[in-house]
Amino acid sequence: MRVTIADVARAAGVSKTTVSRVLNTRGEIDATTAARVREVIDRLGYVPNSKAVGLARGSSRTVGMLVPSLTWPWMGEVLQGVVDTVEAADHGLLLFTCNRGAESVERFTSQVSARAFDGLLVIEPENTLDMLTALHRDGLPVVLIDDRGHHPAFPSVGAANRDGGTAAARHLIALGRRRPLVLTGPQRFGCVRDRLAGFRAAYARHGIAVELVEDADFTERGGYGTVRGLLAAGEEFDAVFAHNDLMAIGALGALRETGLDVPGDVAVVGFDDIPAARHTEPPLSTVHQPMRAMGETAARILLARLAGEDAPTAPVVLPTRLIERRSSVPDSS
Amino acid sequence: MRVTIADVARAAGVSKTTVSRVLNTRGEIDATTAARVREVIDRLGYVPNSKAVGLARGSSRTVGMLVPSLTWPWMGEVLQGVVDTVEAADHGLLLFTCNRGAESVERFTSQVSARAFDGLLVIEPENTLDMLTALHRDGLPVVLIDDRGHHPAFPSVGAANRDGGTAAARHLIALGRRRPLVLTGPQRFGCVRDRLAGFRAAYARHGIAVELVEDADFTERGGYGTVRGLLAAGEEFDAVFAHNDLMAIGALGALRETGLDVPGDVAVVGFDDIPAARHTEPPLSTVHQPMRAMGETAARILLARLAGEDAPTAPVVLPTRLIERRSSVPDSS
DNA sequence: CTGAAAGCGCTTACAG
DNA sequence: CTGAAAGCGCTTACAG
Repeated sequence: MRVTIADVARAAGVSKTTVSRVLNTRGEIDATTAARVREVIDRLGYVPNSKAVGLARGSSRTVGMLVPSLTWPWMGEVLQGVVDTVEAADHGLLLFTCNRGAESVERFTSQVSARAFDGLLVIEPENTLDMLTALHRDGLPVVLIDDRGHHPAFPSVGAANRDGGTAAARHLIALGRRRPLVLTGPQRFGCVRDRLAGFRAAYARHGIAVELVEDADFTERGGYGTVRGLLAAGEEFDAVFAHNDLMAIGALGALRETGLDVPGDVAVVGFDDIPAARHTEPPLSTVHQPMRAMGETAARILLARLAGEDAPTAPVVLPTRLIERRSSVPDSS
Repeated sequence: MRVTIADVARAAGVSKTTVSRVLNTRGEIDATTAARVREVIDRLGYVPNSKAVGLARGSSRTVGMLVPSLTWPWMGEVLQGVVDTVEAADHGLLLFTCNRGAESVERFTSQVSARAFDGLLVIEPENTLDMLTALHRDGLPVVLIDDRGHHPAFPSVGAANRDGGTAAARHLIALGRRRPLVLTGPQRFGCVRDRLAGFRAAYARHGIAVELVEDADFTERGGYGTVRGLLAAGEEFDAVFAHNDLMAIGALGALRETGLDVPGDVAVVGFDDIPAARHTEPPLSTVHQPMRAMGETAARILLARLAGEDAPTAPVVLPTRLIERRSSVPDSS
């Protein structure tokens, strides 16, 4: 049988109340009594039952995390940042995905009602913003990671998308590229609009209007197909700025097949800095998103909120930075 | 205020016992009573408090998952398989990593003592086998994923490593490669020994003794350095079989820098089939490990065990399969 | 400084 | 078929 607080109390010759007090360092306790109780706790290897504590206290020292998918290239980084932070604060992490329609959304919300966790970290699965807003309104602390531009009613942390677009543009301008192709993600995402705006503005400052902007879908196939199509149509450009690395990789493939040299004929810059970006040929220049730091920051905000502190009212924006590789700079690493 | 079972009982004009019975479809209940109670449950949006249920029942409908790292290339696949299966069975998943020394191991084991979850899925962090064995001995159901050859005292699911090695060898033999270099992982891993044994045996069947076997460390840098060193020393080989894709990618880099053609001069085959394998130049042939299926299978075994069924006594081994790409077959996809 | 008792929100013999 | 009561293992006023 598991050892309970009653066992400890009996063995130490005190009441459960007193054991609870030394456990939670609450109220004044005689130093010798406390020492004796602690000794018994160690000897018996007593650990309070988390469900009982949670039930009595009305909280669980557990945070939930909801993600659309676990197999996205940068998801592991975010998760690692979250788990490290949450574990360091001695909380548990309950992981949810709801990528199988209404049924799984329902399952998730019922976990919320079941009070399985005290707060939620979320990378927004599509079409769940209303649900999340409702949960937040009903009192669940929520922090959004990687806001894709919906400006929710709750705290969020994101990356400097506009700056990233600007950095990519400046880099290409410095390389003398005056006719860039932009491969965007879905325009309904705020991050996409921001990346494009930053890129455009930087070029505009040099008197260049960015004309070649193609909507794509964040997939490798999409990037490949779009670039293939443009080349076949005789379109000319000396650079590609893709709104994520997957599309950039697709572009790389299309350019290679067409016999164009990268970066000689066309320089390519992606966005994200996923692991595969280092392994393409040539390795891909890209705008690095600090995914792990975003996970850590979001977790810290949520934990602070659970501890009673105020959450930031404005979105927290973490800096992006350009990583130069051979797809734009021939003699880089 | 949250709605509790008492609220439902009151509104339905029955006892909490009866509400509990319809909730758990336990015992005989009058059909009209049951219908009335259900109607009230829906109307009030009642969901049982998971901590209270867990405390009363002594179980939590939650499984734990312990991993060494969340950023390994194939970790997302395993996790996705696990989460899908666990969620479908209406259980929660509590995620732990213990990659920060003794302190984090301790934190983890205390979660076990706190009865935070009913069973554990684990990809073994180094030097935790003793701890895991102890937990299992003390009654915690444990299923190991990707056993690296320790043959633990508890159920495990792995991949057909020996077959994978054999498949790689047969492929290279069919391509006429008679002097392969094997880049192994750490020999203390059973999977490494199995992959090597399968590879050797297949070559032996063709009268060829595999002589060039280099111990490496599963890192890209390790693969790169080893191949560089061998080439500089004038070593000759017409194929590389790397025990993971990261080392294969390193080998690809070393071969390219030396001016050797892949696969013309040297064919390269990796192991794992990580996402980046499709994006190297040339794309990497590799032995695919069914990571998602391994996660699903392990989760299914654990859930069955929690439901009272027997767990398999022998390790469950899932098939691997060779994926041919251009690093070994010039005109493949 | 310490303890008896009530309460957190459920489930489960036990009795009818 | 149904309910009163005890129990799961804690915490927390309240009283001393």
